[in-house]
Amino acid sequence: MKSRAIDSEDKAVRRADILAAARRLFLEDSHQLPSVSRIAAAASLAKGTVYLYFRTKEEIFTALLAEDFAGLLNEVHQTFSAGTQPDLLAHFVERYVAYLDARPELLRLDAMAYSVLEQNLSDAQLRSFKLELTQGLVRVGSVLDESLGLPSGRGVSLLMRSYALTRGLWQSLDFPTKMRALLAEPVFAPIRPDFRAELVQALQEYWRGAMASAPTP
Amino acid sequence: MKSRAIDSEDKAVRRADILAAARRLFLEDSHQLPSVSRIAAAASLAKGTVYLYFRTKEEIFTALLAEDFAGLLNEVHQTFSAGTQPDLLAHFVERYVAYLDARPELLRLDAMAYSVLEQNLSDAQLRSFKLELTQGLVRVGSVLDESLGLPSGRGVSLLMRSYALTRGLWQSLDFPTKMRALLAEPVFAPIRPDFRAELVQALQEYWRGAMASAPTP
Amino acid sequence: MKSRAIDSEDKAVRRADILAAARRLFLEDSHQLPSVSRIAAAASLAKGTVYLYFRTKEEIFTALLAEDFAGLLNEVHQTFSAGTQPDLLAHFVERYVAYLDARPELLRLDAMAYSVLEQNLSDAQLRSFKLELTQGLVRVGSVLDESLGLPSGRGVSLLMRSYALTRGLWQSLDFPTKMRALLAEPVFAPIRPDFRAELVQALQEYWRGAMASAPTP
Amino acid sequence: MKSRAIDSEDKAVRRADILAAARRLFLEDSHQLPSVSRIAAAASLAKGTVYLYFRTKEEIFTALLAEDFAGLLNEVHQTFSAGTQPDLLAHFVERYVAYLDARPELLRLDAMAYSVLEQNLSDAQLRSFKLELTQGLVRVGSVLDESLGLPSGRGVSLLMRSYALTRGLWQSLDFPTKMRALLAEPVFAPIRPDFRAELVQALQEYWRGAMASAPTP
DNA sequence: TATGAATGAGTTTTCATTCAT
DNA sequence: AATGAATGAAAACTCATTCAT
Repeated sequence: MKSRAIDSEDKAVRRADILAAARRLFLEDSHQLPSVSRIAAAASLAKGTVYLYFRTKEEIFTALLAEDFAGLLNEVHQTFSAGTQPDLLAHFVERYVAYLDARPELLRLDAMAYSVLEQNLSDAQLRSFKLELTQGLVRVGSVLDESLGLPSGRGVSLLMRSYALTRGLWQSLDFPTKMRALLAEPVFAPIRPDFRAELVQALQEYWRGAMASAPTP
Repeated sequence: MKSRAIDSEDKAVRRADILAAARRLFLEDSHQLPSVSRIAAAASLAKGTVYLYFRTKEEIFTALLAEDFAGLLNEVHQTFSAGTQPDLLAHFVERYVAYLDARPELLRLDAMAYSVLEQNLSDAQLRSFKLELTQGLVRVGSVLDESLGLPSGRGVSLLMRSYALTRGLWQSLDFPTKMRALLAEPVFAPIRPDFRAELVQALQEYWRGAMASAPTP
Repeated sequence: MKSRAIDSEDKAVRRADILAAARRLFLEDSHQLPSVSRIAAAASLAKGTVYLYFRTKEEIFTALLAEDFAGLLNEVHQTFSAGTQPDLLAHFVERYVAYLDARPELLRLDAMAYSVLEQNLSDAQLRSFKLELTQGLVRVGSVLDESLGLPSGRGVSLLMRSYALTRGLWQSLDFPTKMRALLAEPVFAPIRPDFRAELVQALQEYWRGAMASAPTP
Repeated sequence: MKSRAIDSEDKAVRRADILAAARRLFLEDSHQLPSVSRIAAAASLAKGTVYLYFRTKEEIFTALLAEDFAGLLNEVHQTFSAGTQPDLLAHFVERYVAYLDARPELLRLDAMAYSVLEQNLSDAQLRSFKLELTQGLVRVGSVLDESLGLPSGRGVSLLMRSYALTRGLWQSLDFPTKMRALLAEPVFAPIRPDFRAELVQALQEYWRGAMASAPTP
């Protein structure tokens, strides 16, 4: 039995332990969310204890996703608030992609979100998750607006579209190990460019087009 | 007992019936693939009969997805082979979006593909699915190449990126009914623009940037 | 479609074809009775056709078993009716074991008989199978009685007990392939003597004891 | 909900409850292993609970068989270690047969072992089962060796052959209820002597022959 | 006779969640 | 707070058998 987490700091630590365990297990096999049982074991806790910190399994993974999204927004925020640079856009793409590389579970979790995460969350939890996301997005969006001299709200739009492109490409290009071998045949070459390179190019194309257009009303 | 499908035409009809039933049920609740039991009932067949036409549940949904993708590629193909038009791009976007509207299950199924479809398919089935997709993509890609005077292979790339943008936006903007009410609060306005309008704009931006750039090597 | 079996000879041939196919498949994997589907395919017939010759799957395997038993009894019959020999008993054991070797499916089918075969036979079928067996046994038993100068009925008893010993030893000593490797460890040596050698010795011991005893009333 | 089995003693009790329920149901219909569902109900437990104590259905029946075998070996052990008696052999047969009578499921389970039990056990489970059996056999075998002054290893052999005879006879002579009526006709008399009496005689004959023979090398 | 399409009963196992201790 | 024993819903798939053609 783990020592009791009495004060709220200890509790936060325990909560973080559980999240870390879940993240670790998910990275080991991203085909499915690990079972609560395994998460508990990986965190050296009993199953019941996990439920003291999270009401449902889905809450765990929503929390993970929220963390990762917050981090991603934070990267973007820092990029654009770091003062004007000559090649701000290139800089943005670079940090953005680097962050995604460092958090390989982000896009995988996100890919499961539709079919899994929203199944078993209370309205309150869902709202809270979406609220945090929206607020972060709006905050960083307005940083973009300022930094790039865009009309209000344009930054949010650019961010959402950039992320959409990212997620969409990732889902096209990230293959489970088992499929890698299968798609090694030359005939499949057209559908398996490298994700990272592809993302960089696609983002550049998108932003070029977006910045060229008259600001959307 | 349904009348027997003896010749191959009848069989094709029966197969299509099953697919139609599966499509219908999936549209009713897109959070999970309907059980084979329910599909059989919806098609007025016995469970075992479904397994005469599809080896696994996943094969059913892969077939559905393949159909939808083929149709989408076909739309694009027709758009670009219909002779030069002054506003070819706008025309493309219009038909493309119209097709997606007519096939609301396409993007939902696609969103489940990563976590579900690839779980229980044989290598051969997977390969066959991907092969059909790739070949269609390459075929239509080259139509684009010709029609727009692009370097070889560029069309495939444009298609993949356009679809990535589509899928990514959809996953951001299509909310399950239950969530609609929740996100009606003004505070969520920034993350819930209309999918269709958003897609049109994003595609326009992307294509403007893509066509402006020097052809990628 | 196979040509029609009209006269009763053709039918007998077809019936034998089915039995041969079943036997072949069972020998390939003796863990379970092959499905009717596979038997039909192996006999180049449609599933329904098999049911024109056998009412149930179990009837097929009962027929197989009946054939093998009849053959075994025939061997014994010939052994003991071949005139007195100095070492009649040794001769019997030799031919008996040789027959079992030549019909490896006999003891395997027999081992499944309790749990499988009797599940789904009509009373009439069951009776017919047992009757044929009993009559053969009584017939050969009386040959033994005569040949060895035993009291009436003793031959049947000796045969049943000999076969019991055979079947019991076989079930102890015939291991599925998968188990072979497992039991290769020296610690298991005591439970895996060679079946054939073991059978020969055990039969010799049994018969020595049986012939020594005062005839059982 | 049953009261919780917290300490290991309670758990052993619960495990035993499950085994008892399985045994009871199997005796009611020995043609097939009862489903886990029925076992759980018979033990007044939820299905899932059964799986806390046994990993697979087959493990349940293997445990039952192991128990019964261990008990049988124990009987034999006690018989032969109880000091020299004038009619040691008769005494052995009596206790041996009495034990089998008291455990009617033993031989029935054993008859299913070939076709069923080994289907779904891990190698480790299989090995463990066989190991326990072998060790028990060797242990009791050496008691026989000592008690009867036999060459080392001869006891194991006698035990295996005796059990083979037992199992083989039982499979010939134990008829499912349904078949009893069928075989009541006089014509079947030769194949339906009483199992118990037959076993006693056959064992006596076998042992007489075995003890008469020069010790097998 | 031969075919093979259609039927549908039947069962194991997992795992999120609860709650007695 | 922590534990982990107990719960029970849920679903894919096989295959013997039937019967329309």
